[in-house]
This record gives sequence, C-alpha cells and structure tokens, in this order.
Amino acid sequence: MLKIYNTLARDKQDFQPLIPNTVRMYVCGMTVYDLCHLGHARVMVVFDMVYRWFKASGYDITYVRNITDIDDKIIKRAAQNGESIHALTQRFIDAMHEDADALGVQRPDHEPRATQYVQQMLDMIAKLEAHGLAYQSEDGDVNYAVRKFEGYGKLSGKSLEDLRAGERVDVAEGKHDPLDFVLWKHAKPDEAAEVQWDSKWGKGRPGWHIECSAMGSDLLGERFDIHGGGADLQFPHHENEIAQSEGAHQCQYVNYWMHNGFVNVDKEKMSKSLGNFFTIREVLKKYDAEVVRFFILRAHYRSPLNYSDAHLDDAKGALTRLYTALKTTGEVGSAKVGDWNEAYAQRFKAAMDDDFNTPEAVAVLFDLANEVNRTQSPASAAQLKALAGVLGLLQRDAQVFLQGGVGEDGLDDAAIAAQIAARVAAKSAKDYAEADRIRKALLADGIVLEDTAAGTSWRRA
RNA sequence: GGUGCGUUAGCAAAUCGGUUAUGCCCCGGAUUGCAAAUCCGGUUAGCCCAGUUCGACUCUGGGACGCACCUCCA
Repeated sequence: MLKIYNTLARDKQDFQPLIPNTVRMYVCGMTVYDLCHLGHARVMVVFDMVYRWFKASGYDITYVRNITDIDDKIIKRAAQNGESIHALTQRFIDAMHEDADALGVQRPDHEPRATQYVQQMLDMIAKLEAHGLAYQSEDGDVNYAVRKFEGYGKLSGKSLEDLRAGERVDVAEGKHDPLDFVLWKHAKPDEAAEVQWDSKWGKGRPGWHIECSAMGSDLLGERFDIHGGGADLQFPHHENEIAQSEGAHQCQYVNYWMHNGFVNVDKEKMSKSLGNFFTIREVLKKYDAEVVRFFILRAHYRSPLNYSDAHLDDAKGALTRLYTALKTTGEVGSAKVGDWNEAYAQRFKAAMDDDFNTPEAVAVLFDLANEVNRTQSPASAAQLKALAGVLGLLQRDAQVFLQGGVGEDGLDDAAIAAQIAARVAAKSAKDYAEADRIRKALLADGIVLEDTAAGTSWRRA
C-alpha cells in the first residue's frame, strides 16, 4: 500500500485514488521568463520520479504540469528585451524542455499554458462572483474575498489573524481586506495588447493563482487526487487555489497535497531574489546530467538538499560505483522489473511505497550492486538496471558513462588506446617503470587505468 | 511576533523502541608486478536536559541552535 505525506493532513496517509487504479496529478510548473535553476530541476525530477513510480505500480496516471506564460515578471522582462511576450516565453519554454530532457524528466501528459485557458479562468471568476466570493474594486481589479471562504488557511495551517500579524506588504488600494488576492488585473494604459483580454469586468489579465485552479479542473476535473509543487507554494498559492476551486465548485479540490523541499546553498534557499542560484545548464557544464538527477533522488523529496560541488562530486563517485558493477557483467539490456517478489525488488518497492523514500531505494541499489560484484550474476545485474530504471537511472551503457566526460577537451579515445597499447608492450617486456610512467601520465590527464584478466580498461576520473 | 520543519558518525543521508542502513572518506586483509576496480573486515553517530520503559537515536516534556513560510518564488 502506497503511503503519501499529505501536507493537508500533516501526516503520511494511505493513498486511495478517487477512481480505482487511476491517478490524476497536477504540479505547479515554471513561470517562463528566465532559465530554470536547480530548484526547478528538483521539482521536475521529484515529480517525474513520482510519475514513474505510479506507472511502475500499474496505475493509469494523468500528469499535468502547467506553464505560466503571462505575469508581471514576464511582461517586465519582455519590455526590457524589446521582445514580444510570446517570443520570450517560447524561448524559455524551449530551454526548459532541453534542461528537463537532459535530466531524464519525462514530459507530463499535459503542459497547459495559462494564456490558452483565459476563458476557463473567466468562467471560474464569474462563478466565484456569483457565489459572493469575488468582487470588483473601484480600480477595476477583481479580488477574492478571503473572509467569505470558510477554511481559508487549512493547508498552510495559518489563521487569518496570524497572517495579519505578520503582514509586511503594503495593502493594495481597493481591497476589502488586506488578505484578499487578485483574480483579474485590469489593463493598464501602457500595456501591450498582447497582455489584454476582454472580460465582463473590462480588459485585463488573470491573476496568478486562478491559472492553476482553472487549468487543473479543466484537464483533471473539479476534484482530483494529487497536487504538488515546491514547499514555497504552500502559501499563498496553494491556499488560494483551494479557496478558488472549492469556492467555485463547492466540492473538495484535491485529496493529497505534496510539497518538495528546497535546494539550498550554504543552508539558504536557492532563489532568484537572493541571487544564489545556479541554472541547470550551468551545472550541466560541470556535471553529467545523470549525476545531477542521482544527486536529487538520493535525498528524500521533502528534505532540504544542500548544493555544493563537493556534494555533486560525492554523487558522481557513488553513481560510478553502480555503473562499475554493471560494466563488469557486460550489457544486460534494459528490461523492466519482471518479478516484484524478488528480495531486492521487494525492498525497493517497500521503500518507494513509503512516501517515495528514494534514499532507501537507492541504498537497495547499492546492496544489489554488491551482490552483482560478488556473484557476477547476469540476473542480478539485470535486476539492478531494471530497478534503477524505475528511477530513471542507470539506463546508459556503462562504458559510455564511465568514459564520458563533461565539457572535457582532454585525450581522445585513439590517443588513450595508443598509450594503453604502449603500456601493455612495456608490461610484457617487464618494464614496469615505463608501464607505471604511462599510467601516471594518463592519470594526470584524468584517465584511470584498470588492469583486469580481460585486459586493460579505462575510465575518466 | 505567528506558524511549520529540522538537528544522526569526517562529509552526505535513511530506517528503526532492543539486531550491519547506504555512498564517499579513513584503517587492516585478500587480489594485483605495483596500482585501480572488486571482495572481506574495521574505526567514526544520534544537539542539550528531564521523563516514560527491562531497554530510547527512535516515544513524551522542556531548552538551545538552524531553516522555511507569513511578499513574487519550485
């Protein structure tokens, strides 16, 4: 039985889908005004892992990850660049897909763009207005009347009074209550036609929170199973989504809320505003994408994940051990897990069923690698590759991983082969001094030699 | 100020009321011409205080420290 930590309940709960054997999952995606950083990588990889685990467990899952392609930052950035909104967002959507692909993140079933769902958003705002939960203020904005929605704060565990006490932001004109949030922003005179839509409240554009509510219900229904996103979205974004969706549809919105932890730098949250972020492509210049994926999955999704070169190096070494185990047994194919009752598979499954405990699942992989090294059993090697495949790991040819370099301009394969041949000759002539000299020279170039019964092989350090 | 989460060996990171986590590092042995890889074994834990218990890293209470949210944020 799969258990999921439900933020709404602050507890691990048995997962019961609304429709047997079917999962409907929505995850908040990116606002595309810039390149994705490692924090975004974590959301994508974590929920990709969740997506894969549901599939491996036999569920029919529909996964939606939205794209916010209209908001203040996008408008501002486009103006700065002298570029259209569409050109800007398309550029960063393409970049996001490249990054996601590199990290082995499967495409969600749907990637709705906010600009294509404005009508659904307007319909929803109309419903909220009809239910007395939304009002238009003098300035033209349509706001949500937070105090009219009973249960506001149930996800984040905040009471309206608490929120008020910590208020640190200037109250916008026209709101009945400082905590009310905007559903529809009236068009400003200097804004491009591209960011204006007609509505019964006048020209304008949607607020951020309404996007997800509208896209989620349109693609997955008024009530669905799982909603995920970064822990920072818990409040106010997800809290507001609940208020909107439950207010408009008069039924529960989501059964299980999942929130992933942050990527930290020096124990501080990596974020745009702090400026302490590393973009995915920046990191991929130094580290293999699979190492980055492994680095993310080796921590629990709810724990903080501290980023540093030392930790990436550590992850690389660990992943190398797994690939080394596969190398010695040769190519084993990429078959799916055949028997989930097999001992290692059982442990792996138990770990994954326990709120997606990937660190434990990875530990099983290492135990299995030890068995592979000990027994040289092709069946064990195949199992290792199959289980790792569930996490989107270890699917490349071992030799390719071990000999691959990232952004290296060192020795090419032919040069290495020539050096190895020269060393073999020296060895058979018992000229060990020369043999060791060659090995040392190669090591200085980042090439590690390993003599085996079958001959000398090499890998990059 | 309010709310929530966390504090595990040199580093990273899980589980668990009593039995080897796991990876990297380190030490010893096997193997090797020597290494590397691999195998076998070992060293290094549970922020502090009190309580519950036959027994607590694991439960309860208090404290310290750290982080996050309360503003856009994955």
